[in-house]
Amino acid sequence: MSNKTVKTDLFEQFARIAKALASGKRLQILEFLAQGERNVETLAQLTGLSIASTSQHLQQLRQAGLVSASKEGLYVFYRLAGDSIVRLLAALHAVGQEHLAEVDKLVRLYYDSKDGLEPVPAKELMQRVKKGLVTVLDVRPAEEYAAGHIPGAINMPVSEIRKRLNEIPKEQEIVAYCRGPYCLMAFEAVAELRKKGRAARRLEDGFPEWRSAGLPVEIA
Amino acid sequence: MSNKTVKTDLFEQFARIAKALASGKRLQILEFLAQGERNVETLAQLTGLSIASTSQHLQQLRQAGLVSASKEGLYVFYRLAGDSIVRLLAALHAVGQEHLAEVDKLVRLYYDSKDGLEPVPAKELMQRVKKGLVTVLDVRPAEEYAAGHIPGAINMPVSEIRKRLNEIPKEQEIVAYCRGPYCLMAFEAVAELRKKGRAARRLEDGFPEWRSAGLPVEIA
DNA sequence: GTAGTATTCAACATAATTATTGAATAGTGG
DNA sequence: CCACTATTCAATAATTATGTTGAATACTAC
Repeated sequence: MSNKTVKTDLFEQFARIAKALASGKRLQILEFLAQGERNVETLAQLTGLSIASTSQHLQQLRQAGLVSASKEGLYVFYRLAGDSIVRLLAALHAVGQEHLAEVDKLVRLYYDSKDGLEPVPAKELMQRVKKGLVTVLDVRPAEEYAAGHIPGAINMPVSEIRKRLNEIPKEQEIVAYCRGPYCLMAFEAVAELRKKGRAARRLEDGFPEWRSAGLPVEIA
Repeated sequence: MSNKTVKTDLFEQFARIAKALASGKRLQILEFLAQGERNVETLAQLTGLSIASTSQHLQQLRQAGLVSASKEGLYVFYRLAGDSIVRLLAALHAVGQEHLAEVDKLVRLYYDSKDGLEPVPAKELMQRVKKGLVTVLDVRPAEEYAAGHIPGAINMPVSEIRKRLNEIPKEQEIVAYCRGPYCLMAFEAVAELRKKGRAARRLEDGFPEWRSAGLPVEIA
């Protein structure tokens, strides 16, 4: 096999991964899986696809190495195949935000309706946490929370906010965070909380940035 | 416009970017553009596509916000639209390396034929640079080199290696690096140098990792 | 075993992508 | 202004992706 052929093949392999990402529906599925593992039926409901379609999309994602599956009881549960996939999605969001005017417009339209949804800078959060002025919400999946989180943060994935709203003090501002500045889950959480009448904003960056800035981290 | 619609639209926008990446040929083009700006004809030659095809691929990349173009004299020069695109490509490579067995096989097959192409760890390079035992080659585009590089490194993009081979001392081992562990340009450089009979390896990580490890950096 | 259920498979129609060819455009250089 | 050239546009044919429906699997629970 010639060098040229091998190199072409290599790019085709990378393209295979990109092809798997090249569908709004599949990106939605990935975003939901980033919040925790899900079975086919649940994903079908969340995305509005038929079950068969959902299954087929999941096959594609699996062949591209992006998700893995395992059967537990009656259900097949799907999950992201690894952390590098979260990073890939974040990189995709970053490019979108930076280079597609439409993305910026849509994000604005959807998330920060009118008034101050400016994100909270890490320093500011730090100070207010010390004074006990805010409730910090970690909306990542439980495993990631367990591996390290902002001290005092409550772990509550977006899907659980509705049920567990009463666990959050009523009269304090809430600051939500997830994995990075382009992780949509924090946006979701803020939107959800605001819909319930709570004062909520999101942390400007995510947990990785918090950690790498040398700020305190709590484990387990 | 309902939230659901906006959110769907948002994912469609991200999918647009992924679609632009979802072709081996376009990834090749991006990889070449990562090495510096190029006109359409050059890219057509490098990829083996017809000029019209190349132009169309470039249109797609441009609509997705991944490349930008400007006319200089007779030629239209294309370049990557920003650093976030480099990071996106790196993330894609990382996922490939981690989750697709085929990628790993191909990389092995193409690059480290037979003997020790093990990468050089940063620490080891550091020591050997101090003793003047190695020639360090920075294969990134000139602009990135100017913004900071490993002390004493020679800047030489892959495309220039053939012409400028005489600038590299003959009897020393060469260590090439670029942007990160998944940046293919360092692999290319090593392959090229070895073809010319030089002893070459690549740095395990890339420059960003070198910098963030607190190792010395030279500017200009 | 049998009934029931979650998931996958297969076949189809529709729609989108790809590369090619040849023509059109726009801008340069004399 | 004219000839020339790099690039883009348009039309085509071949390939590939999408979503639907209904059937096939594989497993659970009784």
